Amino acid sequence: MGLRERKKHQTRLALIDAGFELFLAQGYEATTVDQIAAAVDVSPRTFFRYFGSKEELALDFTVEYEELIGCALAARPDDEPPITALARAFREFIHGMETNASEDTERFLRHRRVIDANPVLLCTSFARMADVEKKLTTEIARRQGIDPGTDPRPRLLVALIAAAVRVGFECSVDGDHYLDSLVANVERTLDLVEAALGPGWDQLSLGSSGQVATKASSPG
Amino acid sequence: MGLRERKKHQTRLALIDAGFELFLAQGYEATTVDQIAAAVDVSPRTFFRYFGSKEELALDFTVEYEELIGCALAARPDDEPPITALARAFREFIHGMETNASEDTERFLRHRRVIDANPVLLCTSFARMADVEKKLTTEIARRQGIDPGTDPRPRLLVALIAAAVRVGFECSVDGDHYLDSLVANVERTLDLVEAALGPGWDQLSLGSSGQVATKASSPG
DNA sequence: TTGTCATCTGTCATGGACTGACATAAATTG
DNA sequence: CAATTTATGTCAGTCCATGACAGATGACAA
Repeated sequence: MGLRERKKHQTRLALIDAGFELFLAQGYEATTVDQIAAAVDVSPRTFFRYFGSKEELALDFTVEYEELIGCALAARPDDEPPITALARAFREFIHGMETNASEDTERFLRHRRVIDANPVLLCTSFARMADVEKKLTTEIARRQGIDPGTDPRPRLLVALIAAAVRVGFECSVDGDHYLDSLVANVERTLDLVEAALGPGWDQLSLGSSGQVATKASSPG
Repeated sequence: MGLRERKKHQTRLALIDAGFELFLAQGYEATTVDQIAAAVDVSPRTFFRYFGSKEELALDFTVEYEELIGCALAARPDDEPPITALARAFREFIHGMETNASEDTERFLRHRRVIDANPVLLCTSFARMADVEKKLTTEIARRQGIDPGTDPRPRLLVALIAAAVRVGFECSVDGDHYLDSLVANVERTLDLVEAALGPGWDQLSLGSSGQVATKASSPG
């Protein structure tokens, strides 16, 4: 790796560090791109050559996390039931946060703190989750030999498990033991959804892809 | 209602109509606030006196919809099981779109088309859904006599049903029979989640709010 | 009708996010 | 070292959004 590339990488990290430091100190909105650029001693224009927007910097690490989840699912054995595979993939992802190098954990926590403090960032990270769900859906559908274009079941299953994880995140409040509480809460919501979904869903999955038996579907 | 108030209401609607017309014609991003203001013959500054942002105009109607869902749930009888109450509330909301005056339906469809075409708007409307979920959670928790602060089950249930509805929306593609396909798809995903969740969840709901029996929770 | 008051509106100035164009400085390569 | 590639800085400009102020307009009472 040449000097040029090293410098670029270095500048990129410096921008991220300066950005998060400022975000945590004075808030995301209150921090201007000019401030971040000044802290790293580059021109504001250069900032936008590294990150398409201020938001992109704030959400930079989510890209890694998104990939991790996909990999975690891909690593599950092919013959594992979809619910189990998904739930365990998410569990492993969450536990990965714990067992990582403490530097990564620090980064993760800073990241969460900044995002949680800002509705716009939070909303965008949700939107990204929708993309992740699409990828997971593809994988689940592949395992089941189902066409996700016509049969909504893989998509629905992924959405349900992801919703449980999200609730687990939401239940965790910032504090000294944030990571512990996060892990515990996600475990809990995943337990709940697995226990609740398990029997009924497995039954649905056995049927063909056609119309499902509607029960009590007439409202009012 | 005085002349002043009528004029205001009129200007507001004119801005909305002009805005959506331009959004549909040339896209949301490509449409500037100045253009919308010019189309209604008001100053750009005045635009921001009616809407806090361009986005607020684009998402204006969602406020109504959000309220409708809350009302639909509140209207369900108190002794109805939570899953049923939630599912039927959403069903009624969706069917309300069908039975509404055709003008409202037109507006709804335009609205959907603009939002679906823009990732940022789509993401923000999701984020708003999170707020709706909070309100629904409060209502469900009240019905069950549960404290939503310590017990994640009401929150989880709402998140699961809402996820099903969202998948129903996602499965529906724009076209001549968008509304029909939307209704059918949401019905379908709600059927699925009700059928899958029904037995298992009811069992969970019978237990006390304490730790749920974990099954197969050791990953790997 | 008239005069007062509240409110809506336009104009102006400003700041922050972001982009295109161009020139300069630096690294890479031969 | 020279030539090429690439990163960076500077500059100008657009768009979104907001505060301040003044003028226009509807509301209302005398």
